[in-house]
Amino acid sequence: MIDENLLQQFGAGSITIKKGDILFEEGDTAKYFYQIKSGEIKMNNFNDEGKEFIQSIFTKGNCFGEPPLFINKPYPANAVAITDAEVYAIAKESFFRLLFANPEAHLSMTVNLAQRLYFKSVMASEISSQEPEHRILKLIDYFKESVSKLQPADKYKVDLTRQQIADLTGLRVETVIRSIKSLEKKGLLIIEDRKVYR
Amino acid sequence: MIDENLLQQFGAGSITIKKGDILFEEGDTAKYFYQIKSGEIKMNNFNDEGKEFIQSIFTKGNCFGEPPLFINKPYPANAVAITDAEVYAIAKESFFRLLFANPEAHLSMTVNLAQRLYFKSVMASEISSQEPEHRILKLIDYFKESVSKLQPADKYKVDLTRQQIADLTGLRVETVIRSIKSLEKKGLLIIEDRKVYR
DNA sequence: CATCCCTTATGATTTGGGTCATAAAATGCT
DNA sequence: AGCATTTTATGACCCAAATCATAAGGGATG
Repeated sequence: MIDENLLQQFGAGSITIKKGDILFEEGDTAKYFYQIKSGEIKMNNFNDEGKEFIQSIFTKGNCFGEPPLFINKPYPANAVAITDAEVYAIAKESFFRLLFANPEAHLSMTVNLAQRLYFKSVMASEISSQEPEHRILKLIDYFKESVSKLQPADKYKVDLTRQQIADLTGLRVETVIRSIKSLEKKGLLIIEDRKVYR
Repeated sequence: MIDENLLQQFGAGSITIKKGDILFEEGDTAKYFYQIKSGEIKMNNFNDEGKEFIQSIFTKGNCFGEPPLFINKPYPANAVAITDAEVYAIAKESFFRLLFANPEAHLSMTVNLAQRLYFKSVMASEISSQEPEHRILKLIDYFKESVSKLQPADKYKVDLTRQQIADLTGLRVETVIRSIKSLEKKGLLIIEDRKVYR
């Protein structure tokens, strides 16, 4: 989201993490601004029974974990590498200096937060009050449109496992598998060689 | 969130709405920045079966409905007055001029978005994967801490109806009533004269 | 103050998604 | 190639929350 040169100019370092590594944990104090250079990071929580909930999945170019920087609260979730990844990290103070010196960068941060709040709003109403099939479709459509920047007419290959869809929607794997089957029967998506297309 | 004088200086008008009035609807194009002068506004959705989901409740001093201004998307929810209310409204363009001319105002907007994103994150994981009692307690604690700015030791009177709690957590009134009863038995909150305290 | 509607309340019944068990196919690792 | 792990898959059963019904208390309004 923020120009790489600008990040480096303000002293950003680069961190290399392996698949499965934890960048920060729920409850930690936020000290750095992070932006992905390569790879994928997810933010998640585990409830009392150990069930995972994925807040979001971030890919190349995305920044994540900023809200706590602005409001002085601990992280509400963990950040875990889904694949090997490289991440820019810049100290909180430098980050704020960067924002004040670059109004456009600040605006793009604001736009980014607005974007994510928008997504959370849409998913919140889905998760709370819709049937599984509806939730799953909405999630897939969000990924198709906002993550992959595709048009409704394009054919989109869902790059999420059934388990990940379950963890993103708060459902169980079995329910996701059955719902996806049912959605295929209704012609709302296609399963080819176990892969889901929409 | 934004100084009233500043808003007026950039040409903000004032809108008077009555309890139950709709300020904007899901799908509408965002043209104004809104901030509450007095009264309460809720943002909500209705699912296919007509069940309400309350995204948030906003009170004096809060602004709301900005994300769509930044990302050029239609409103993801409706804005409805819970009580009679007065609201500042400032045209999108004037609002952006205000932000660029006042970096501190821009920062406070960013902080506000961060705050709301934080809340949505916490509630998302709650709603998706916890039992009713847990969800309700988390919501009450959020209102106590973030809306009323009280300390854990203070006695907080929950100013939400059982129905509102249901619509904020995605549960049914009956379930909320029964859960609150059960929470009282466990000593986690107090019911006095039908009012809930925590 | 009579009426209406909202809120709180409680019991009975239903049901959809969770849970458990089991397994085959695919993928990753050494 | 061989083994472990993950992913997809399906059937049987269960249970908590939704649904349905019904009602009493409280607040607002003309």
